Amino acid sequence: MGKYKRTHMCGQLGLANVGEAVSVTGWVQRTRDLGGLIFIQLRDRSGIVQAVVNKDVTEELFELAGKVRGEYVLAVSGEVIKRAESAINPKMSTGYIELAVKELEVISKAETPPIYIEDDLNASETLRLKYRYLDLRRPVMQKVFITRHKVAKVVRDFMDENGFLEVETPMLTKTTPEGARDYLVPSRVQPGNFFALPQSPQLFKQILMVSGFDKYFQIVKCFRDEDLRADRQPEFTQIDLEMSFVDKEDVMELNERLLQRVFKEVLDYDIQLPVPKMTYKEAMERYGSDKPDTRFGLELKDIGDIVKTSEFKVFADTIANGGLIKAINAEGCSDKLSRKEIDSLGEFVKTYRAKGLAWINLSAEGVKSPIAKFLKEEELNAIIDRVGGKTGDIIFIVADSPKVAYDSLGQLRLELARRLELIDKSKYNLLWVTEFPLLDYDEEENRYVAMHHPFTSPMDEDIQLLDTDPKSVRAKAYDIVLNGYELGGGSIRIHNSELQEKMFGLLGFSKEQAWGKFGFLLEAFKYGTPPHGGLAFGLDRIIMLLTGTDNIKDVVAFPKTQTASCLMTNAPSPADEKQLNELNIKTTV
RNA sequence: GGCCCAGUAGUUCAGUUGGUUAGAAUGCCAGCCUGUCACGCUGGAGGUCGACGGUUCGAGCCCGUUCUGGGUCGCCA
Repeated sequence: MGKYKRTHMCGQLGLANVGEAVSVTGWVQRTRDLGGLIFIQLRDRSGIVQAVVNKDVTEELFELAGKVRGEYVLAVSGEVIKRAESAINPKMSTGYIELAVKELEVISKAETPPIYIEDDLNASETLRLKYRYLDLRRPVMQKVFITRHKVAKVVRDFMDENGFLEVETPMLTKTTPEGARDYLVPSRVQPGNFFALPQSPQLFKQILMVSGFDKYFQIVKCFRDEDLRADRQPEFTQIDLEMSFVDKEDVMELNERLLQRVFKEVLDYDIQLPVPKMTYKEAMERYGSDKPDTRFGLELKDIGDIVKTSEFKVFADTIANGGLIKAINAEGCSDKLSRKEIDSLGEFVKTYRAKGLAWINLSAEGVKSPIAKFLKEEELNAIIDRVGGKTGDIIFIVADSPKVAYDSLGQLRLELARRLELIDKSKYNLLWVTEFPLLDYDEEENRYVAMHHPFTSPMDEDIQLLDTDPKSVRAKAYDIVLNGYELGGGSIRIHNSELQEKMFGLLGFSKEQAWGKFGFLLEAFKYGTPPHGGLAFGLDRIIMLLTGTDNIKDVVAFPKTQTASCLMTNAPSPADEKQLNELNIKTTV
């Protein structure tokens, strides 16, 4: 740095400093040259302060100040002076004072930046990502990463106070079957062999329980080579934890206290404990989602029993084929949604594979519905009665396979809430979703797959059903949901080898296959395994919720685009011939 | 892999039915200006209309392909 040692941060200066000689450093936000008087707004992480250069000080200083441009890095020394009454700017936190410059050093010049360093910029995301270092200078972005730092600190403090140890697990690990695609890393010293970057530290943390660490946590990067979304990055951060000698209530109790602490210290928001619990079954039936947003109503109602013998074939056939008929009553929407908008909602549910969206408009002029003519009057009345319909409401109905009916109406529920602005944005509704199914049937592979992962324990009262009715077995698994976002999930794991083998059997693995895939874990389990369970939070999603963005790129310092590339570094890029030869790799593109 | 949207000065955008020299705002450069804080005034520079191909007397505009970015479904145990 230059000859002037910094004494204060820009944003800290105020009336208390009036009369002091200070030195500040930072980037030039803006200059205003009035001819005989030059104002320079200087910005650092703490805020912006106005420096003023008067022609009367020295000619050299004034000439130098006139050459200063935006984003130059300066060191400025002078006296803090109180602004005249008429010159006060109440919009700036430092607007009651200014710095009368005595000395000025241009530490570094800057080219004209391609994006403005301002909070309300509307530059394209492409440019922001290419010039991420400039984008990150914006105060809103700096605030996000201050929040992110705070959350990580609160988590570490809390975990430490509760007896947890942070242990690092490897980034170069073994590729795991089932689950997402792995990012692979070639081994040079073992030609033809590959490491995988971890999708999660799952198996290592379970082994740490075998090792007697008792309570483990880690704030850790995880990698999944799947297609991106607005809320999904190929590398992301988990708050990962595991505990020994606990049942699911212990894990849930600890984690809701953790979240309570984070919300208190970061947002000064009070979360009431205990967090409400809802079974998976109830969540699906009432909200069509395993991560329901409970800040508003619009709940789903089942009308299958009313229309299962209906002459309307669409409904009767759906029930006969094991499907569901679900309805939402959009209260008071009759005069809020035009016919065109209703049709667009029909297109909307098709995104989720629904074949169609039936509706009954209970308008003031009478019942309008394309399906009314197929229904008997008592069927129509029973439907209206079931959903509590009254004049002015519109009832939306989907008849489809259970998955499609839940999915499409669950999403329609969210879409209606957005369009009708039913969501109270000041609320943070936490919810535990529990009793997830242990298994999910994969139609393509014609076998059961683990809904959570193969080491998730079934509920004690359902173990007997493993032989007779695997599909209805519930797991000791739990997700924590906030405003419709899955913040984290976990489970109690299997620590009994007979049960574990039965589980592998259900998943269609032979003993040999299971040992081939997970041998190191099964081997470890032979040497004394405590009952254990844990949970992992998506840190990025927590930060999104805390900072009020729905774009994960806003909470990651150097994020990837939809094609998983970094616009700043241009990664990924081709490797040169020498590197590939050393790794014994040939590419075919 | 499917569907949808966008790409024009440094930046954000406009650009009519396909028609002469592609505009605005802002930023940038220069000059003037001692209380600005979105400073003001005057002047100036700044364009491979994402790329390639086609239709046409003529394409920013129409057609095809492709690239890049965004959203989403599948996918993400």
